[in-house]
Amino acid sequence: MSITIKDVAKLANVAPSTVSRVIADHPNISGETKERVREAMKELGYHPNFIARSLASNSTQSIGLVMPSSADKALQNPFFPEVIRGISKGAHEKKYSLHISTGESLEEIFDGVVQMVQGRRVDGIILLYSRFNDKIIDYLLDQSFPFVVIGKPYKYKKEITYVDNDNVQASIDVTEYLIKLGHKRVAFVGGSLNLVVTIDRLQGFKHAILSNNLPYRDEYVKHVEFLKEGGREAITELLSLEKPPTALVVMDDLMALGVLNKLDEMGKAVPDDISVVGFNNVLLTEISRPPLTSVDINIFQLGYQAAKSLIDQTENQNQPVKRIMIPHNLVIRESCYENKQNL
Amino acid sequence: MSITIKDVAKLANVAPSTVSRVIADHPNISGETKERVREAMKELGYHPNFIARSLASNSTQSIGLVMPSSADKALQNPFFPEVIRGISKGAHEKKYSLHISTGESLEEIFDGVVQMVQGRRVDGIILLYSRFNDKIIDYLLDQSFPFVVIGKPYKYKKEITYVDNDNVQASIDVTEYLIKLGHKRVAFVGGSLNLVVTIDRLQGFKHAILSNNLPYRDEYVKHVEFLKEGGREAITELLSLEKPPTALVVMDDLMALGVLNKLDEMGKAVPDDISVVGFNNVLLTEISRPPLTSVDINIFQLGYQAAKSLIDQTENQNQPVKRIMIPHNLVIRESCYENKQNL
DNA sequence: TTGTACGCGTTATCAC
DNA sequence: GTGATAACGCGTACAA
Repeated sequence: MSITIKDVAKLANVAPSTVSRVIADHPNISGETKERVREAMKELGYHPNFIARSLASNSTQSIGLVMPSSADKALQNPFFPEVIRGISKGAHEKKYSLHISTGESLEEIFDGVVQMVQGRRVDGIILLYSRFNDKIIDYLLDQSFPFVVIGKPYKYKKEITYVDNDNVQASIDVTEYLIKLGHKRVAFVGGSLNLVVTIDRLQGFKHAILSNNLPYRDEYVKHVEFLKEGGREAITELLSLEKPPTALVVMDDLMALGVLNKLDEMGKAVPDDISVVGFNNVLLTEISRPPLTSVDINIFQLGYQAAKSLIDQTENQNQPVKRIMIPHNLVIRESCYENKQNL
Repeated sequence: MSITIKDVAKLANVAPSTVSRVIADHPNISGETKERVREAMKELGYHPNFIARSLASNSTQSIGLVMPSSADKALQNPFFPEVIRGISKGAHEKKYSLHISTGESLEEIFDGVVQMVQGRRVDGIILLYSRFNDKIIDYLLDQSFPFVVIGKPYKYKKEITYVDNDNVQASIDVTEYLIKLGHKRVAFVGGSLNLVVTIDRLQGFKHAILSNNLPYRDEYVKHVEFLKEGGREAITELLSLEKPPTALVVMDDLMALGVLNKLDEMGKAVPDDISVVGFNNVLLTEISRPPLTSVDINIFQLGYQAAKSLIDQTENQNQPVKRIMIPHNLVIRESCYENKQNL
C-alpha cells in the first residue's frame, strides 16, 4: 500500500493526529514539530488520500458539471469548452476539481446527478444550461443541495443562484443596432424553444422592433435546432417571403455560420444584400467570411463566476441566493451594412 | 445525515454486511432476504455512499482526464468535445464517471495529475493528447499507474497502451489523392512540432511526395500554431513563392478554415485556383465554404476505445500493453479540384 | 501543544 | 446463508 499518515507520524515521532493538523496548517502547533513533520512527509513522498479525507470530513473538494445530453449536437458548440475553461479557473483557484457525469438521454443524465448527490461524490453542482421543466432542478431544490445554474432558470428564480447575461437587453441592443443601420425588415432566427435563453433573446428582439415602431411579423421569426440542418430551410423560407428581411438576428454564432453558408449558396452577398449578427462571439466569428458581428457574452466569466459562487455557497453556510449578471457587448465586424435603399 | 447501510439493515432485520452483499448481488444469499433488503432500500430511499465504498474497496469507479493546458487555444478545437463524448460513452457503459483536473500551465496540470493519482481519486487516466517530453507520462510509468494515451506516445511506445490512427498512412492517402488529381506542387501546413501527430502527418506527406517522384521542397512545409493568427502568414509566404503550390494539405480542419478564409481574402478561389484538404472531419467541414474535403479519423471511436481499454486495464490485472488503431477514411467534399493546367 | 480514541460508510474476512 | 468484526486513511472531540 501507499504511504499513509501513520508512516509519517512514526518517522516524525508524533501522533497521526499531529500530522493531520500539520496538513491542515492548524494554528496552535509548534513550528518545530511542523518542520519535523513536513520533512518526514517529503522524505516519504507522502500525499494525502483524498478519498479518506472526504469520508472523514464529508467534503470532496470537487464540483459536479451537468452538460446537455451527449447525443445532443449542442456539445459541439464552442460555448462549452469556453465555459468549462472559466469554471476550471474558478475551481482551480480554490483547489477544487471537476467531476462530470454524462449520459445520452435525459434519464441517464438525471440518474447521474442523483448518483453524484446521494453518493456524496461532489460538494455542489453547476448546470451548464437552462431549459424548461428540468427535473434536475426540482430534485436539487428538494434535496437542498448546493447548485448554480448558468443561464436563467425557467422557474424558482428567487430561490436559485444563477449566473446569466441580460439576454433581453443584449437582444435589444443588437436589434437596434440593425435598425439604426436603416434596416426595417429584421428577422429573428432562434434555437430550441426549450431553452430559456431563446425566449429571452426573442423577447428582446420583439421589444426592439415594437418600440421602434416597426411592424412585428410572425413570419419573421424562425426556430431551428441548433446546428446546420434545420437552419437552412428557415433561410429559404425567409428569403422567399414577399418582403424578405434585409437583416437577420441569429441566436448563436454557430447557427449564424450555417446561415452565412446558406446565403452564399443562394447567391446572396453578406453584408451587401443582407446583414447578419450572431451571439456569443466565439473564436469562429473571426474566421468566418465575412467576419461576423456578434454579441460577446463573456462566456469565460459566466463559468468563472459560477464556480466562485458555488464554492462560496458550499463553504459558507446560508449564503443568500444570488443573481450574477455578466455584462455583454456588441463586437462589430463586417457582417452588417447600412441599408441605403431604405426598404 | 443521510440514510446508511445500517438503517437499511435495521429495517430489514439483517446485518449491515448482508445489505452490502445484496448490493453487490452476491450469489449465495437467499432470494427471500434479498427481496426484503431491496424493499427496505426502496422504502428508505437508500443510495450507497461512493466515497465510503471507494475507501473500503480501493477503487473509485472514475477515470481521470488530462487535457492540454486551458490557456491553450487548442481547447477550442471541436476535437475535444467529440473525443470526450466517446470516452463518456465507454465510461458510462461500465458505470464509470469522469474526473477532470485542470490547470493553466504545464506545471499546474502535472500537479493535478499527481493529486489524482496519489490521492487515489481515480482508477486510471486518459491523456487526450500526445506531445514531446511529457513529464506526466514518465510519472505515470514510474508509478505503474494505469493509463491510456490518445495519440502515439513519443517514446516508450512498447510499454504504453495507446489509441491512435495511422496518421502516416492517412497523410499519404490524402496527399496521393491530391497528386492523382494532377497536383504536382503540394504544400503541407502543419501544427506545433511538439505534437506527435504533427510529425506523423508530415512524415506521411513527405513519403507520398517522394514515392510519387515529385520534388520535396522545404519551402512547401510550414508549421503554425493551431488557430488562426499564425496560419495566415504562412499562406502569404506560400503564395508569394516563385512557384506557389496548387494544393494544400492542412493538418487540422480548424486551421483549414483559417486557410480558406485567408485565401478568400487574397482573392484566390477554392478549389478553382487552389485545392485544400483538412484532417479530423469535424462538423464545421460541412458548414465551410466550400465544404471541406477532410480525413475522418473517427474521433468518437478514439475516445470510446480509450475508455474501454483503460477500464479493462484497471479491472483485470496484467492486461498486456495494447496498441489500438482506429481506421480513417477520406471524405471528399468540394475543396479540391483537378489540376488541368498540370502545373 | 500534543496524544488517545472514536467515527465516517463501506467492503471483506472470518466465524457460525 | 448470515452475522460479527476488522480494516480503509483521515479528522476531531476530548483528554492530558
